[in-house]
Amino acid sequence: MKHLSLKSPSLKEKLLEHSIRPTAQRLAIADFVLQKGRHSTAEMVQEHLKKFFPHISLATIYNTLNLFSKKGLLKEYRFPHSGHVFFDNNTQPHAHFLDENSQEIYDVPMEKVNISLKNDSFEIQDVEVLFKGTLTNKGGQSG
Amino acid sequence: MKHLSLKSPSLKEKLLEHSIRPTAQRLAIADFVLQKGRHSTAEMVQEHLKKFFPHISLATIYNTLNLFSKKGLLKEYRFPHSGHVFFDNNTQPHAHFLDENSQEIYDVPMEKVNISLKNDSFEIQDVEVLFKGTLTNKGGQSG
DNA sequence: TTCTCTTTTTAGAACTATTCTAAAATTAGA
DNA sequence: TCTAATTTTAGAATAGTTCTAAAAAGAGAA
Ligand SMILES: [Mn+2]
Ligand SMILES: [Mn+2]
Ligand SMILES: [Zn+2]
Ligand SMILES: [Zn+2]
Repeated sequence: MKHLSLKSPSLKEKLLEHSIRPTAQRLAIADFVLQKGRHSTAEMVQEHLKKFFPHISLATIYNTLNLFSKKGLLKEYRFPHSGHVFFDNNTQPHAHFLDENSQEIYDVPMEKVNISLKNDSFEIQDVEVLFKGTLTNKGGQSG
Repeated sequence: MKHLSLKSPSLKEKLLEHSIRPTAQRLAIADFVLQKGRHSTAEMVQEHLKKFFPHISLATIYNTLNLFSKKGLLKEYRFPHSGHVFFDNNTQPHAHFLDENSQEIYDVPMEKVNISLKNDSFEIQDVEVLFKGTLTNKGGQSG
């Protein structure tokens, strides 16, 4: 059984693999957005980080989230219920479900979604699918 | 063959049917967003209206677009490529196609889209589908 | 018509989310 | 160490939208 402190080095290595200097701020943001959060906004990052970096600048948070997106560690989404940009650590193609009660976003793997388009005038490169509704009693998240 | 000036009365009647007082500003906005434009932003409305109402307030434009949405004449959308809210005069369920060259939004009727979800934990009330890509040479719009 | 009350419009302030700026701090590495 | 490049920061700036409160317009009663 491996020691838990291995987690931290591997995060640093992940940043280095993507040519991102692993500064203290970036590691703290990465720990949250890549490992804890799934669909994080800058505000959520700031809220979570305030116990570790009470003076971190919002500019740093945005710089870092945008850098991670450019490097392929995150993917940006805008959802219809909020003006915030969401940064998704799932960079694979997948759909989303928005629970209209909690406003929570859940991942829906593409294997569970069947979508096709009868079409002759568009060349499709990407599809974004958002299901909206409510969680049933089971209420599980998948992804 | 009916006289063309019938178009204007019918717009006024449409507003009245939805309990919206047909003021001059609202009629001008309605003429654009309900008849000319398909996916209009406040900015597009302002740009189009400036020859008729060079001093119309942005507050009036937003008030009116939001009122029309509340009354069911328009439906609000946010798309991933822009921070603007788009007001769609097609209030029926349908999908969208975003041309990544022109940033233009096209309607895709649901009859052309086949979508289903293998799922046991969500109760789906609505689905938003956005196809992204480029127009082929034919490049027709449908809706 | 005029009076009165309500609704609508307006200019500009305020607000929210994000980006920019330029100076200070940190870092890498010669 | 020294130096140059990178990163972080606070605060200003920007973009899109909503709010405020006063002026204008409209509807209906008298
Ligand atoms: Mn917020
Ligand atoms: Mn704009
Ligand atoms: Zn996701
Ligand atoms: Zn549409």
